[in-house]
Amino acid sequence: MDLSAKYTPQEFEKEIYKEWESKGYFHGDDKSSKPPFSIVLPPPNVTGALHMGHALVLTIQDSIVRRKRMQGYNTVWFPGTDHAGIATQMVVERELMKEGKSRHDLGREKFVEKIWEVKERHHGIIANQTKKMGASLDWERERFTLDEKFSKAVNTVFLKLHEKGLIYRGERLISWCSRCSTALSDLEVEQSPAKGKLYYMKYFVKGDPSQYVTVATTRPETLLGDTAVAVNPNDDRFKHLHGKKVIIPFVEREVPIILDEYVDMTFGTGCLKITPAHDFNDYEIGQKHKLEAITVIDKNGKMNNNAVQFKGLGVKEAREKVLVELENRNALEKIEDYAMTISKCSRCETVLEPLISHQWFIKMEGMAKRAIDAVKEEKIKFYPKGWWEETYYRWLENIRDWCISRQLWWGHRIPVWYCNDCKAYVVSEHHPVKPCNCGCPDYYQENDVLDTWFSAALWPFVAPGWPEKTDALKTFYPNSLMETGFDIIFFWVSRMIMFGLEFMDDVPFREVLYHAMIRDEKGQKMSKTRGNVIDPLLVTDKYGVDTLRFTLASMAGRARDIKLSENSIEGYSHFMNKVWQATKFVFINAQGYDTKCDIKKLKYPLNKWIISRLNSVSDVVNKKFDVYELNDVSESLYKFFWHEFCDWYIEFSKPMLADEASAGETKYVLLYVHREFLKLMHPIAPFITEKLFQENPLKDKETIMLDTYPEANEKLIDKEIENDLNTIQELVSSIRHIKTIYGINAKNDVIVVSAKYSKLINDLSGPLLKLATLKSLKVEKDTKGIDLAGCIRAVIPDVEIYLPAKEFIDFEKEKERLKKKLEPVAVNLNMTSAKLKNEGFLAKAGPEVIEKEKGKLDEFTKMDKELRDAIKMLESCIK
RNA sequence: GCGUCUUUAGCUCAGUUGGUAGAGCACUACCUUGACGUGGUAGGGGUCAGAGGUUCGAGUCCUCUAAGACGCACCA
Repeated sequence: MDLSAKYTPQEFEKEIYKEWESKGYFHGDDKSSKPPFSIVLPPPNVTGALHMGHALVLTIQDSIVRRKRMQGYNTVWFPGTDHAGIATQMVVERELMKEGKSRHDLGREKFVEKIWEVKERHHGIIANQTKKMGASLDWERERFTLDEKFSKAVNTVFLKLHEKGLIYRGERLISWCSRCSTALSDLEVEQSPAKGKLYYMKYFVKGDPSQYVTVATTRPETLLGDTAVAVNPNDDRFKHLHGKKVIIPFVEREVPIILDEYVDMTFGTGCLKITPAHDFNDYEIGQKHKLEAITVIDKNGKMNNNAVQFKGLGVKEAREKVLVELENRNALEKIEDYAMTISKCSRCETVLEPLISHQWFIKMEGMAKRAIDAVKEEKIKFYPKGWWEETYYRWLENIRDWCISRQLWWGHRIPVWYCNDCKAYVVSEHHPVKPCNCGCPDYYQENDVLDTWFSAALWPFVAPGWPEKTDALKTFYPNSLMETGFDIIFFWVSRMIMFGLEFMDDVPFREVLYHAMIRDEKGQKMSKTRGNVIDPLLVTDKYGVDTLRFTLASMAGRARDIKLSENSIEGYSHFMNKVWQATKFVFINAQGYDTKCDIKKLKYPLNKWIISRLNSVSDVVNKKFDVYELNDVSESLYKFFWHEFCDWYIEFSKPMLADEASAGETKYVLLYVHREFLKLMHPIAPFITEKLFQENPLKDKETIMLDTYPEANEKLIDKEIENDLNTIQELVSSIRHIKTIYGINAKNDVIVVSAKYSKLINDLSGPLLKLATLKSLKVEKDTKGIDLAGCIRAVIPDVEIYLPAKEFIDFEKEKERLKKKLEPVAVNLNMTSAKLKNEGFLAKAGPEVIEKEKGKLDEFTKMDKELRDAIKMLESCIK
């Protein structure tokens, strides 16, 4: 045995992981007959560094995976990284920008090459950080979304969806980020409140310059693209204008006044300018009324040819110029402040511009319906129970077609080829061999790449090998569990479900577990700009990986947020140290343990008690693990180890170790409980448990991670002895309490009166003397022969306690103390007896409840009487 | 605007099918106890956001109000 004085995790964590990995403990078997357990790691972005969110994911998933492995499942945890289209491209573009270059200076090929370099560089970092956290991932199966096989799968999916008619190319109004110069899906758009202005502009009626309509807009520059003015058909104010036309200034275009009930008569002026090319609602109205869509803003956010004299200006400058010109023409009525929301790119926060462009879409309705049914039919269960289902249904029920094309260079290039001549397209993985129908043999590939989430949605079946029919796929699909943040329920979870059902004809996973978001101690999102980031690597260097894991597990409750502070982490490091210190005690004292000891045939009640508690705790831990409530798992482990094993059992064991008769059995039990506890805690704190397990003479496997996870043995749970020991603990606490109040530090005498517990108390007199720091402990059947007036008293259920203390008893003080003790007892007594006299209660409460109340009544009555007697006696002494 | 959630000790949070409240941290007092001061022992601290209702009985179920968080939609 060679354990350092303190818990020093830095000394052994790295080595232990190396050992596990080199021995292949993380590897699952494709053809095992054991029940499978599989899960994919939500792939981190290749360029990302490990943050607390990752640490939480790794902790939760590794804990679940390790327990399953110990339970004998054929376990695989699939690792991988995601190419993360926009995010990664942005990182590299920023690097280039420092050199004053853009991606266009390099050209597509060179640029993509450069990203690969960056990817290789970062990949090692994130993989090492993941290993540092102890994650028992099956590294042999690691994948990257852009690797060859994955790309093959992506193309296959695209081809199949196209064959089924679910993929189409269309010219639509989409959200465009001019910074990233790409289209975005609805999900990548973030709304944020902004202060804007509402401009009231006059459009003059054609043929009658004395008449005009006033339209209100937040974006005057778009008037250049107006192709109608709409009013509500029921609006009397404008009835005289029905069928007339108005003239758009500058472009001098005549546009009709159209009627549409969409227009809110009560808002603004009741007149709505329609710009189909630059507003989603206007686009729809335009479609309905077959209006022309005139684009006036280009992909760089500049005014285009259709913007006459404003051509080439940025949107902002154009707006100012337009306003000046309007004023000159007396066409600007007024300007008001206005609170509005604007759409921003979720990646770079650039204000988005709705633009009409050619994009690729997937029809979602059919797939969404299947995805809804799968959850409704409980083919997938969501944890924790609650509001996730509703959110999921709502989104899928209102789903829109998914824009999957991105005008980026980093990603899966869409497997579509256009004829050089006639521009007809062919869907094909490689350059088509057959010439086009027009006779031209030459094609060029689509420039656009696919949305990152398109490939991400394939993880559950591509990770085990699809589209090949591998053994792994057979064994590990559907995955057992998907564990992820609720923020990507739409981006990822629902899409995996839709694609899984579409391509595997089965759900991708049986269960979904959502975890919370990590925030700082004030509840704010951690971000570099706020400077409130707690770096998991610094934390683990300082406190150890197990400490961080245990902290995160304790906080992984049902709440949506986890407020993390270094303070709380430090608290849990004390627990790890406690485990370390207690282990030292066990090992130092366990020399010469009884090697033939049988846990089922123990002699000593205290040993039976701790074994019973161990099994009770195993039961709770397993039940909580089954429903993924890791906070309860870690809380149970913490309480058991510290406040039962250390505070009571180890203290009890000291006199038992000193007694030759009980020493052998006690030493064995110490080692046994220690070993079983380590196994129970191993999934959450893998390193410290392995380190200490290796030193335990009772270790029965070469590694704790392949030992069996403890299950509760009902036969070893003894509720009676657990209750008895509760009383013993109360007895000790009561004596200590009195001694504290009276400042009695020395050993003293105590007499207890108890019919029920006299034998047990006699049996345990050794440990009791030690724990309560007593000189002697007498057990009597009644109070005859006790000088009651000279004693300080305490009462607990079924036990009366007397401390002879004639020389320093303070009757006044003692009376006050007992009165204070009496208060809650009397309140409880009144309440319970009132309850039991209440006819309504007797008639309607269940029989067990009534029995329980009767038991309480007895207990409170006795205690009440004892205390009142004692007080009376003190009063007589005072006189 | 629609929907979901939260509100319990100074702080962070538990509280199972309704039986008048728990933990950790923090706080106070005492303890150099041969595993551990990253410790031990004993304490103090809550009209469970507010109002009303159902019930014999409500932190727990229902309604409303207030504050906060999130999602969706609208935004001329």
